[in-house]
Amino acid sequence: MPTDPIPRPTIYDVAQLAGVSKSLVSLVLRDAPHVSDVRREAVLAAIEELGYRPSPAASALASQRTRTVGVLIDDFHNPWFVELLAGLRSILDPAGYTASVADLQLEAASGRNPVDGFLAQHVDALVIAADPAEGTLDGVGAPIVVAGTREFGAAADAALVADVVAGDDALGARLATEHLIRLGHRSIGHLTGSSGPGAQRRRGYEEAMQAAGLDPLVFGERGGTSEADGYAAACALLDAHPGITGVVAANDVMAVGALAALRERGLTVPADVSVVGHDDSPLAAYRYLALTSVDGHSREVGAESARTLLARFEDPGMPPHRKLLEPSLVVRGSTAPPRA
Amino acid sequence: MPTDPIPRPTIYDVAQLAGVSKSLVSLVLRDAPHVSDVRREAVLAAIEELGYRPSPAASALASQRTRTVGVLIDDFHNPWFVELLAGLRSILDPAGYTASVADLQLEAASGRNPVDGFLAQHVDALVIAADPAEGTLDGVGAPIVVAGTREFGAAADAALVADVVAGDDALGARLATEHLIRLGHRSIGHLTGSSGPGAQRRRGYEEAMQAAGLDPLVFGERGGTSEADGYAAACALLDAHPGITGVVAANDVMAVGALAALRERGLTVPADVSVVGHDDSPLAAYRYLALTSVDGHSREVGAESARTLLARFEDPGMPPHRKLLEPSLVVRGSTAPPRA
DNA sequence: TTGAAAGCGCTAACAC
DNA sequence: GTGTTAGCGCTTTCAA
Repeated sequence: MPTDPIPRPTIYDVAQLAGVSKSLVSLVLRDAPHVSDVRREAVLAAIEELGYRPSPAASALASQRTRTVGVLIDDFHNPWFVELLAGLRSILDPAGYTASVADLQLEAASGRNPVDGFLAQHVDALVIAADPAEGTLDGVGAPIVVAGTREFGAAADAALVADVVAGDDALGARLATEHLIRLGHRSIGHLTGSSGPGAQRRRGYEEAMQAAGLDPLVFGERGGTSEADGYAAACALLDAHPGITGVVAANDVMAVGALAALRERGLTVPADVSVVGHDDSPLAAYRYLALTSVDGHSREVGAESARTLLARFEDPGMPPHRKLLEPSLVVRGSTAPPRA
Repeated sequence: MPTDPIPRPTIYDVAQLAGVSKSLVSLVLRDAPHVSDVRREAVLAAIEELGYRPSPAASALASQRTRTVGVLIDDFHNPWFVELLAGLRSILDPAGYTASVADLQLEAASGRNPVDGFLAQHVDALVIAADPAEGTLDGVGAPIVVAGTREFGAAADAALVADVVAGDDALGARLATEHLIRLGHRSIGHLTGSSGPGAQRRRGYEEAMQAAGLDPLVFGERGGTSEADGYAAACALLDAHPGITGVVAANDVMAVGALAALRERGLTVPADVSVVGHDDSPLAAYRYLALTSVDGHSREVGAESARTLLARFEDPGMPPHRKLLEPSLVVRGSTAPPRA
């Protein structure tokens, strides 16, 4: 027969030991301003002595808020989210908020709507770092911040009231493309995929090419953004334009897919062809790959998203906040001037 | 001035609309056995009509359990956890449990003990898929299942009562090593790192080598298990034993680090040297890397962990459950017979 | 600055 | 089978 667990001390036990009322303990916990130092000390000591932990359930029930924010990630396989999350938490934690993280792919696989899941959890706000299905964000009663460049159905987009914090993906792709142009490349292809950031990155690439008087060559428009998609798009690009000397990929994994396509054709990186990725993921930093990549500063995107949320909690009527962070290019070994 | 949100319907509203009592609604929600179909239908209809969502906070408070299990992951950068999580959720979701996921690295960075965090959340159980700091698991009042091979302080280990579900890491490394031996390799090095699985994998490698009458060559014992660590260990190995023709790495990222070290020395994979990874991560499947790797079936580890937990909820007195799943080898392009 | 008291929405005996 | 009745542990007016 299993021993019954010792019941956890409640706020009531703390109050009794400290010789004060429940309400006073509650005030100390939320470190309210008007509490005398003597009483505060006494309460803190009692909490310590009892090993008291407040019950989030009771607190949520009484206060009607969970102090939890739902974070919707696109795909746990793409480690882009790790920095985003670190940034979010660096602000949320000290403010007493908890991040509840879900992965869109995983949720979709289990056949449920992740936003609904968060709503069922009664989160106080949502951070969306994924392209959600059309309409899923309508009528959410909680503040929403969209982190990263995202694509919504046109209708939803108009109706959606949300704050937006993102890296400037178009600018990032422009930086990547201009880097190749500056190195002397003229024949540069782009590997894209259908996603919110993908569309912006493609635009940046196209702008840079046009500004330099070069023809944009875009492949993979109908595909996804995985390594396999990058490989497929690169194959199509190379078959159509074998003379290419530069490739700008919509992200790092696609760039790795391109690497395989190039090697299969006997082309060397960067001697024959230069390759640029996007996201500056850990992948790009691996010595074996050494990808030049665009850093979108996702940690700062996360932190700024959290700050925006806290500001909106303070003032729900605040006008929509939109912020684009400036990306930077990280040059590694996958780019070089074209062969003379 | 912001509009006040419409108050969410409560169980009471549902009861009223359905013309039954609160308790009956509660019974329907937990689909209890003895409810007449008529009433059940009425309640379900009312729930639907009102768009009612039960309040987890109220439910947790009243029932004294959160129906949440805390999942401690080692490092979000290592996508090993994605499959583990998918497996866990495939069982937990239908049973009405929620997984709350934390990353040991991230928590450590914010200076807090993740297990404490889970305890503060009042989770009903813990799944540990990381090497927790010594002593952190002592005196946890909730069921624990350790997923994967883990290392605990010796003292804690003795006291710790937990169920264990893991891939057989030693066997996996043995499979990898035997694969190289069978291909004809005689001079095979191992790249290890300090971690729970690392120690087991090293053991498997050593056993296979000894069984074949070969000398084990282990490097990286004092290091970590990242790409950089794999690179460093491989450099040490190659400097000490330039004639090596096979490398067994403790995981896939370390194998990628080794790839860089080999290339720097002008060695080709697999023509000059064969490389085997471990975990069969997405990395291993990238065409550009095409790593032969050991699949530890982490999805099944997750599912079995969840099943174990549910069983223990049913019967807390159940004897400790220990299960090792048999790994399998996935052969790709990074291994081949040694040059004649 | 502190205490008393009324719930928050739900579960779980227990009675009918 | 179904309803009644206490709370679960905390927050939050409102008085004192």
